[in-house]
Amino acid sequence: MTQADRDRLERLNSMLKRRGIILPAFEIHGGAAGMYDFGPLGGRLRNKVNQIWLNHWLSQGDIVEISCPTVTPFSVLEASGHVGEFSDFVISCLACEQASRADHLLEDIHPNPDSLSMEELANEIASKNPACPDCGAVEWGQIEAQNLMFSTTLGAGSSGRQAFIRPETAQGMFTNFPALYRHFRQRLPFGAVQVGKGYRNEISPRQGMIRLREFNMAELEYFIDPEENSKHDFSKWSTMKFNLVPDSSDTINTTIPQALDDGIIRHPSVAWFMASTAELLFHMGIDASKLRFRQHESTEMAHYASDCWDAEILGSYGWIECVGIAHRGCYDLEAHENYTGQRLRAWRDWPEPVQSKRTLVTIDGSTAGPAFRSQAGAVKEALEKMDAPPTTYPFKLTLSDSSIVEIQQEHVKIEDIDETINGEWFTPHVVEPAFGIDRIIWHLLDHAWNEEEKNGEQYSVLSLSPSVAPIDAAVLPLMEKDGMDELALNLHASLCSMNGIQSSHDASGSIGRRYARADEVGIPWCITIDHQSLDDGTATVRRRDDQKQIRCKIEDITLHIRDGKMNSLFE
RNA sequence: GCGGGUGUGGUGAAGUGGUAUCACCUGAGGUUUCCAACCUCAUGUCGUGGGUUCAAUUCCCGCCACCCGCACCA
Repeated sequence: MTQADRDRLERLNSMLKRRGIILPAFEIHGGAAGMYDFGPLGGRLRNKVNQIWLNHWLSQGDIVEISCPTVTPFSVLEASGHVGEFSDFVISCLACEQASRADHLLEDIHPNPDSLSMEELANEIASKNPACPDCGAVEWGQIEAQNLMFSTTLGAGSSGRQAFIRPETAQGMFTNFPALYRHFRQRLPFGAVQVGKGYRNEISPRQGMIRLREFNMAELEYFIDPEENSKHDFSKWSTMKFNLVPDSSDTINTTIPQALDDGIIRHPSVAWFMASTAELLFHMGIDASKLRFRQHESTEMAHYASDCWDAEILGSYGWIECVGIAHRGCYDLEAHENYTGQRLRAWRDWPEPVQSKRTLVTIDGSTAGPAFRSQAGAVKEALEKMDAPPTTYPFKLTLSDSSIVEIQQEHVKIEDIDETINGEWFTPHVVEPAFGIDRIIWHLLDHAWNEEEKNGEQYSVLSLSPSVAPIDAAVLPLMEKDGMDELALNLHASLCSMNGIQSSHDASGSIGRRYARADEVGIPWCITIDHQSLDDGTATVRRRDDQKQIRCKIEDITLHIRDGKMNSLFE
């Protein structure tokens, strides 16, 4: 970063703070690193970005929105792998209160203490009794997981259950898989999204809003059948070229369908989400020339992922990863299924049912039951495990507890079973686009903020897309007399009463100053009420981006603002 | 986490062992009336906690935050 860039960044941050867009959190208490407040303008900006994001995906028709708690029981995040990946286990010496890493205590005792679960560590410490490295005592308290996830307790005191505040929203989509599968009437593909906060206790939050301890995320999990060719319509993007940075070569400039055909993007659903993500980012106001997609190296990719592309946006801090689009395979559903024993699968009908014949060897309960009594269950198990049906009777059968019993023919039932199998249960694969909302908001602001020179003075304009601008229009009475102010206040009130529209009323200072104030926070339209407005119900509209003015009927202005079609007035 | 730098009204700065000055911004009144005009008045500051001192915004120490390296990190 050059000194000029640094200075610009400083001026931008000071504007964001001064105008109530983004401010350091809890500042009157000295602040808290890695946390920001969205102020009176920023709060609305964030909400509009979230809404656009939601509408974009929900409009697909096969994607639904859910919302899950941020406080998440320990087991959920242990199943997902976060406890192992994100945590260290800490245990305190009851004698000297010094906290130690539990796995470090077992270093000389256990070959690989790093791999142990929390319970295993507790058991190992209880049985091996390592001494406290500080005071030598052997009295250990409760083991606790600690580190990048914020730890908390569900319930009070010692009966409380350990939990974390979620490090990502994704797990809620996985734990809700059965409800989602049912909602979509058991038919893939489908997706679920969640917009909300995520928390990571970063060692060192840096770079403004780029690395936060509490952050806004928006994640989509799209569940697909790995054996069915995903059909996606790429026609919208057949000519639009993107900068792609594949794992094995230099940046290429090509279309997404082409990269898919060339095998650079490895899965059609990943490609489709890349294209759709780009469209969404452009709609919000990201500069198209400052977007690229970078493929994860196979070494940096999480072990379960088969392809992962980051959408990176160029801003004051360089290329920053703002969206990750990962093909996660069946990892997550399988992990929760293995941990809980609940079925997290979808059913696939085969094109043709399969007939299968098999021979079932089991006990005849009516004879074997009385004969073997309490051993009957074990006999059944052993019989069913036999490689081939018995041919001679009686014969000796070894049970799982090594005891040997003699089996008569009357104890055995042999059945030939004809089965028709119509399909199978399988674990769906998932493609996950995960958005860092704060990082996107930062880049929207960074790209939109332009410093210009105007009549020898520094002049700054925030050219936010009207789709995200916190304030839709400013109403400016040229003078506060002769009824102009009243007319302006009425217009202001009627604009604010429209769904989703916010206006600002500003009557102080010269008109030029008021335009400047509006430009600085990105208000796209200024409506000026003057003498003529009183006579014929018209007003002037000034367009932020080229300062062009037109005059038209006030009713037309409000209707066009409501419909987001103001530009058409200028044509 | 380590090393370096920085914290003075909303913003940007000046300054001091004896409670702080300036510009812009903001607000009120006047004037003007379509791109930061002008006049008068007003609000508002030494990041935080401790120490030294008769007295600390100033000196010392801790903490917090921000910036820059390094390290760590989906």
